Amino acid sequence: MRIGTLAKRLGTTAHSIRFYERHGMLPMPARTGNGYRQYTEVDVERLGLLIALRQLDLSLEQASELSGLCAEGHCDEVSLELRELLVEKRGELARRVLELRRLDFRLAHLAGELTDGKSPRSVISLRKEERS
Amino acid sequence: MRIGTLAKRLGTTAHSIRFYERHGMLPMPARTGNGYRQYTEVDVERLGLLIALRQLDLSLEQASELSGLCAEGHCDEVSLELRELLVEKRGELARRVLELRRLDFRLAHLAGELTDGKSPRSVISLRKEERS
DNA sequence: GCTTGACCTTCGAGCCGCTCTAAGGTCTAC
DNA sequence: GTAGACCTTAGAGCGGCTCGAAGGTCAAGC
Repeated sequence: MRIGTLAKRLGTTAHSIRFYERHGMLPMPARTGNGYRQYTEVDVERLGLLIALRQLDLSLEQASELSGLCAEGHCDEVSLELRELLVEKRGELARRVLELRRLDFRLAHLAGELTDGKSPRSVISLRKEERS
Repeated sequence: MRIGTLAKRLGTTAHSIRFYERHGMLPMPARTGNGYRQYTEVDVERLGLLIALRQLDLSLEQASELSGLCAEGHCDEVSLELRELLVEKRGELARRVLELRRLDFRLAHLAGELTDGKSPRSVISLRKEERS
């Protein structure tokens, strides 16, 4: 199948697929006589896994590495590594949620203070960096 | 004062200040004879507000617009507009938290399924886009 | 045989908000 | 006269696409 079909089947775009290929995250596919990229079901599987992993919020690098490994028959290792990544990721998500909630708290407070025509600068203070 | 001092006072970097200037988000400051940028307390106020607004997760464009307005004496309008922006922003934060929680739920579920050596692709499904 | 329209190609810029490097100039203190 | 801290500009790089320009290829319909 050609790139547009592959894109449609996996809910992505031809642009993105070429982007992945250019950055070495997908193998270079065969070409037909006129230079069009030609894909097989194997490619569908590999790109499908890559996209699914991306949707889990893994980085493109992680996703492409794991999907590559799996395509080369090391799916078992991938499962193991993915389990670890998921644990890490959940920790990260928890931290992000906490941050967003703190910001929300601050915004709510601020909206109250702003009501009576004070200058913004007097109301909004600069945070000194609060690192993890 | 010079750019390094300004940066330190506001907890940012000279690089970032030049970046803001290049992109028209800060006025071009006076220069000393040797070409060094020269800043005043007015600049401290303006950049301080810009940074504070950024820390509220406003876009750089919004932050620079509001800090510019305020520096030109329209702080009252800024307060009004900011209040509206904060409401919007809180809605956005709520949506983001919800998304993160949904993802977390998915990861937790997935980690369970992955335990017994199944192929990742059989466990992880592709989400069809779930738009706002 | 000509046109239309859908597909494909490559190359390269643009998005956001910085962050950093390279390659140099300038100033102060010793 | 030199070390070290500061400053200057121009430009690349990050992640992860997204889009546009400018053109080639193909099948269907007239």
